[in-house]
Amino acid sequence: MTKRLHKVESDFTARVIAVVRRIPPGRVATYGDVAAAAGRPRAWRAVGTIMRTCPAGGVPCHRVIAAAGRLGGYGGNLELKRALLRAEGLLVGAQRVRDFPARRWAPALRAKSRNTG
DNA sequence: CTGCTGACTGGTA
DNA sequence: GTACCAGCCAGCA
Repeated sequence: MTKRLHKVESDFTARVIAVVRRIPPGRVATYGDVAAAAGRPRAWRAVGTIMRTCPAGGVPCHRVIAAAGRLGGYGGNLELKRALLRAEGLLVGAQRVRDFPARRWAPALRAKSRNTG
């Protein structure tokens, strides 16, 4: 357990991917939430970098959006991101997701909370 | 190893 | 709601 210090970066990346994979369809999470769930609430900046490279396949990186329900980016295929989110039942506006607070998936809140439904 | 960039966030004006 | 500044972390040249 002492060498963890050397694997944090690698672990963090894997952790982020694991969290993103846990995001259920029809739900979305912000970079901050994913980073916090990964163990680095201040690493949302890195989360974006990880999403961009997407080292692992089968990762719904399109479910990861910016704060305030903004889409953020999708490597130049932002249009695709909107389509994917809308395909999952999300209401995506011109600049941000509709009813974002309700669609927001909170991995850290799942301790004792209950979602809206 | 050093420096810049980026799929970002929060606070203040 | 919009605009500007400062902070944080990982990837690439």
